[in-house]
Amino acid sequence: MKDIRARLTNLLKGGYCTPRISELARALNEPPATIHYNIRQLEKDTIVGYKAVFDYKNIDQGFCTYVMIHLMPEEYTDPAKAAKELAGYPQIECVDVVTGDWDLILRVRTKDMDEYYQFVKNVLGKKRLSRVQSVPSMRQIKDEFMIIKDK
Amino acid sequence: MKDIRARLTNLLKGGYCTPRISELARALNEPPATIHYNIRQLEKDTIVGYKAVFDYKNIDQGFCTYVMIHLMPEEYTDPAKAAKELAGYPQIECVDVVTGDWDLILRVRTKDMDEYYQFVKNVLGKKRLSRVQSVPSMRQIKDEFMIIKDK
DNA sequence: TTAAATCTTGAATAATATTCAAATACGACC
DNA sequence: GGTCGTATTTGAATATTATTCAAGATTTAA
Repeated sequence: MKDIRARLTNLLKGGYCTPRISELARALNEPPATIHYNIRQLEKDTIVGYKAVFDYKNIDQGFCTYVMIHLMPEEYTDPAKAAKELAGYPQIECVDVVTGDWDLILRVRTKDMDEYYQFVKNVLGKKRLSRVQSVPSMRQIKDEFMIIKDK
Repeated sequence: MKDIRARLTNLLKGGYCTPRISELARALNEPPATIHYNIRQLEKDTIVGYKAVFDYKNIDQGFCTYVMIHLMPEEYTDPAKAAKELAGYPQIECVDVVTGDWDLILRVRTKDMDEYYQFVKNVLGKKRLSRVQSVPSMRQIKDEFMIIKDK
């Protein structure tokens, strides 16, 4: 047993997938070469990538938290800079720059609250943030445009 | 010109993609047959599907808004019910039930602010919500675990 | 109207997924 | 530890699919 599954899910989270050209060709009733050409064009500016969508409870990322962030005044002139730093962390699903009550909104996925605590301590705690408010999701109803079936 | 691109993006939003087995095999240094077997196992309970991730600006969904919702007191006993109703709308990417300052958090995608206004008026305006606060994303840095390259 | 750029397509080729059967590893039970 | 049933790994054969390319069609810009 080499535990290939865990290594696979890691890669599939952010890539290592590809469109099914022949199936698209069948669905749209166009030749595969045409589909191929058009997908390559889309990939230049419209398609960011291809990925697997998971039942995140099964891959130790079932705990989802919205994080509202207030930057320090000196960071505030370039919120995208702080945002890009955060974007590198694998626990972080989304990073948006907003305005109003907060400067950034994150969506973070961890295994459970304990792991989220470690994330706050080790990642957010070391950034120059003036205030952080965590709003854990008690229940996910829809995610990535896909309705979560409850069990 | 058959406008194949628009039809392609529609299909790729929720499927018509597949893992790249040989590339996974190379990355993990395992035989393709092993990767194939393990992916089939994952698909039974862990992998929900495969999809393309877009630069949503290019497919008329570039305007992303976080929506914080306060339910009416009489709805509050079953927030998941209201959440499920909302989940049906195609503009809504995520629906989470939370607690604290708000009852629900949505993530909504429209073409622009005008279309978002229509959404607020026609969808949210017709639900029994005691308060709604919209927080538009000024800039998306990371989405669906994928870093958006800026231009 | 014309020329350049973009798009479509069939057919050949290259690459990849899939299947399958044998070998191995693992888990549960005594 | 020993045994049996189940799950996993794997190489090799086969089936399917992606990719390339060049020619023709269509669109665009002036």
